[in-house]
Amino acid sequence: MRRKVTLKQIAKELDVSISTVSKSLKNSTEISEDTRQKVQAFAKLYNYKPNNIALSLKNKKTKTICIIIPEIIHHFFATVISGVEQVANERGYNVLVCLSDESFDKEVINMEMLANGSIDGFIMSLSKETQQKKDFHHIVEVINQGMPVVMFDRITNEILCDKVIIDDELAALNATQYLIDKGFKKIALLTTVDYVSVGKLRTEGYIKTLKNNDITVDEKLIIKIEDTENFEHKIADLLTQNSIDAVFAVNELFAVTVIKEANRIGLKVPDDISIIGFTDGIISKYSSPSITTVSQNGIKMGAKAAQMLIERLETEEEEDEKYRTEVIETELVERESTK
Amino acid sequence: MRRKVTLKQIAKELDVSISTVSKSLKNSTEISEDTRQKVQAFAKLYNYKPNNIALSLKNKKTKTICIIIPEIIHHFFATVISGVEQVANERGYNVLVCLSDESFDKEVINMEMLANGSIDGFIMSLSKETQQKKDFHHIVEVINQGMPVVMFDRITNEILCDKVIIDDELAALNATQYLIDKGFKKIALLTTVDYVSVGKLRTEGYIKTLKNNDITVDEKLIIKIEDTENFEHKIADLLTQNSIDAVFAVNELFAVTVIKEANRIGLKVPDDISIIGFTDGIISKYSSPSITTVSQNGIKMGAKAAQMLIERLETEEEEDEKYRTEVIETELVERESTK
DNA sequence: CTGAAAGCGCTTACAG
DNA sequence: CTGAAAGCGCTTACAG
Repeated sequence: MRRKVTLKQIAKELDVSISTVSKSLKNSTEISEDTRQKVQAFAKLYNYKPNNIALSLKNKKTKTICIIIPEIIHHFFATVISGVEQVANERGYNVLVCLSDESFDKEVINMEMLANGSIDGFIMSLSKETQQKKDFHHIVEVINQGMPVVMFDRITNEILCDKVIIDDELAALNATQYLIDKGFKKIALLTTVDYVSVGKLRTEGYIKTLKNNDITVDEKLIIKIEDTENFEHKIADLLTQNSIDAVFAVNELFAVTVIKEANRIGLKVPDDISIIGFTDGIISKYSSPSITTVSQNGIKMGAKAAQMLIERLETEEEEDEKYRTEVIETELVERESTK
Repeated sequence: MRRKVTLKQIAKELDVSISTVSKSLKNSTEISEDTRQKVQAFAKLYNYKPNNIALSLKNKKTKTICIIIPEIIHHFFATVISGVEQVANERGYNVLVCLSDESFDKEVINMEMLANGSIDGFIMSLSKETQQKKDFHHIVEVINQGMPVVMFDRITNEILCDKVIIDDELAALNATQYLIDKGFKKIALLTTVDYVSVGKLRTEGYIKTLKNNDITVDEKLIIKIEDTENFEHKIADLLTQNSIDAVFAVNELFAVTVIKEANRIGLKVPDDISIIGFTDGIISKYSSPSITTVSQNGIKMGAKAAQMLIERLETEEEEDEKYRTEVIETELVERESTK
């Protein structure tokens, strides 16, 4: 077992100073060709690599960014990580992944722990609990310390920082309009409880569209789901007690569950009922029938967020630079669950 | 914007030495009650938190572990990350996630970059390309430097280190036997190319089981798939040209594709054909029909791997301690795709 | 051309 | 009880 070699050891071995070794390895012209060669050869032989931690301490930057997400099991978030990784690696950054598990406390602990020099900046999507409490002090604090934060997807307007979102309302509007254009009148909505920012916006898009088309909004057709609960029966009730034409679901889990429940009670998708989901994940793609859905390009969102963060890290800190909110385009991916 | 406060600043402000501040904050009895109080109050007021990087440099440990996986989009790997996070966080470690994208070069770069002090140890699953090349020098090197590595799932016997696996052959054997016990005779296998270690083992389990039951192995019923290719037509051919009773697929993507292709050519699952998959992911769960599958508990694998790594990091480095290979139990989850 | 010194932010053995 | 010094591994302005 050969431990890592340091400048000090090389210096000792070669009987020169640490400074000389350091400069030689950087190929500084300050040092004689001869010495440089000697040092470099030796360093190569011993496979010298500078200690990153020492560099971080010296440079006051770690070349590491952290992404905090509520859940990794949600395919969308996994997708975002992938996008972040891509551009981070390209630009020489490492990515630390933290899961808040939808918990406010875990989110706070993670941020406080890492804000002490471990990383250069955050990319984050709020946990549900944080959205519910509306307590963002931990984020404000980090930003006040001069550490940049980029929020994506589940954001809040109460924090000033860079953001990457989709236009949730517009996307919902387009999806709903699509169903209306197909001639459907009784369109149900499966959505989250209102404190989830993106769920609320999608709900608003749905309602607006009905109104735009002079369709009365029927509260019985709007089901708000806490996704910790068992919601199968709610969907079954919805399907049996109303003669619904179509369902718009704000995530793919809800959408696929509609298919399952419809199958169970003998309704055929899309013959008897059409379904549109949200998030173009693997469930939507591989379900039978596959699900028409609003694509929410996680890779693109992650890549954009990383790019914004790194740019902020690498430009001179001119405070005058305004925060930006980037809106990523969505599109409706037509598949088998609508007709 | 309030920058982070350091010991030095507190010392200056309070007109004491840095040592005194440091000791006071650690509540050392070496320091007078009075001074301690004063320093602690001041530190609290200014929200002092020690700089992690400085601590890392001093302690020669970063309290960060890195997990290198081939892909995050595979639900199984996302699941493993989740397991690693859980135990790592419990024990005060952060988790750096690196994606090799199935590329040998990316795997090497990631490891070399991080082995220089940035992290304390690795948890990894080999990229396909690495398995194909059988070049493990980067891993050997890291281990020789005294940095512990725990491999999981896609491992190699050429490296001596701690490992977490499932018994792929046994799991495949059980799945195949299950189909035979149902009375099926013509059982096809959808598997990966042989250089993928787990795929090969599962193939072996299948073949052994047929032989155990005196069923002739028909090479036409064994389809080896490079998963970069379009394999739908291969499956369609398999289904149309042979009157198959059942299919055993070594991952859930292959399994769900069988359902789709079967549907397309008018075969009903499970009435006309039964299917067993591998990896208990969301596709298997939400597919219609849902897929009977070999569960491969990613959370447990991740948790175990993290636990082994941290134990090795925290026990005195007695080299005599032997490397262990932990085998995680699998089970067959019966669902709708078999009958 | 080479090296001693200071510094990044911390800890701790040692001296007073 | 307090503080100066050395050290973790590096860089760089400065002196010689």
